Amino acid sequence: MRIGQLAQLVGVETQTIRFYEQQGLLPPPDRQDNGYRVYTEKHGEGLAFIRRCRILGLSLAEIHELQSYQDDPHQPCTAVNALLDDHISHVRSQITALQALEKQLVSLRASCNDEREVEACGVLAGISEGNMHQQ
Amino acid sequence: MRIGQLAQLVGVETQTIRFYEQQGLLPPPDRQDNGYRVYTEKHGEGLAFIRRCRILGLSLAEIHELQSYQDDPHQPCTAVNALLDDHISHVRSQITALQALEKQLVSLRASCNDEREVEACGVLAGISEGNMHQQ
DNA sequence: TATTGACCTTATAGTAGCTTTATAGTTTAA
DNA sequence: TTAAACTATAAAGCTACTATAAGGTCAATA
Repeated sequence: MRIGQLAQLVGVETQTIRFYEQQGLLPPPDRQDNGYRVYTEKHGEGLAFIRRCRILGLSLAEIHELQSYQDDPHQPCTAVNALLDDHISHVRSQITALQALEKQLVSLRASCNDEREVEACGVLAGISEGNMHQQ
Repeated sequence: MRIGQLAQLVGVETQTIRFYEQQGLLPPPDRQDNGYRVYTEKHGEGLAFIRRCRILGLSLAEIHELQSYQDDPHQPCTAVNALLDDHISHVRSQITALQALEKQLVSLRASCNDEREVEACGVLAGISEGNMHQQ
């Protein structure tokens, strides 16, 4: 299987696959005589794992960490769970921050209708005067 | 006022001020004979505006756009409000996505306790098997 | 006077996670 | 045979800074 087929199979760009290889997330595959990369099913699974982690918002460093656990399957999985717990609390604090931000933006938006000149725009005035009740 | 004083006044790093100048967000200030930048109160206001926009999550490009409206104060402020509306809906969709993600992560986490080996870890198995009910 | 320290200058690189571009060699179908 | 589609590498671009390097300026101190 060549890189384009693998890319299509998993739904990523070929460059992304090379990028993961370069970052040490995918093992370097064998090469044909012409230098083309040849992938096995294992690579497909590895790549799919990476993509699912990315969809879950894990960083490449965190994925790397998970892979190192996979390479040593007889240790307790406490660390895996801890990584996920950390990530969950990270996501939660992002949500909280964004909700506070949304409130701020909505109240700023409420300070203007569309029927003014820029000079008198409530939104611009609000930002300029710093009427920004912090979180 | 020199760059260090301005930086302290507004609460940013000196490099950030030079960066904004380079990006065209702050007008280039006059220079002393020795080449040091000299800032006025106007610059302080401009920088504070930028920072407040950043705190609201606006991109430098969006800030640039707002500045162009400020430079032409007699047009209607519809575009300003539209920019903010776009930003609000962007923030909202981020929140929605993160909430869906949180759900997914929590259910994944629930599939394992800490008392297993990595080999049997429910979290890793969940990711590997792709039991990821998409949004 | 010499030097120390705090400040300023520019230019360059690093961060995350790719994407884009440039340049070039290879394979395959018409 | 020639063009399309694929592959390769290397390097730059994206965002919004932050950090580092190497050096010039200035005031106070020993």
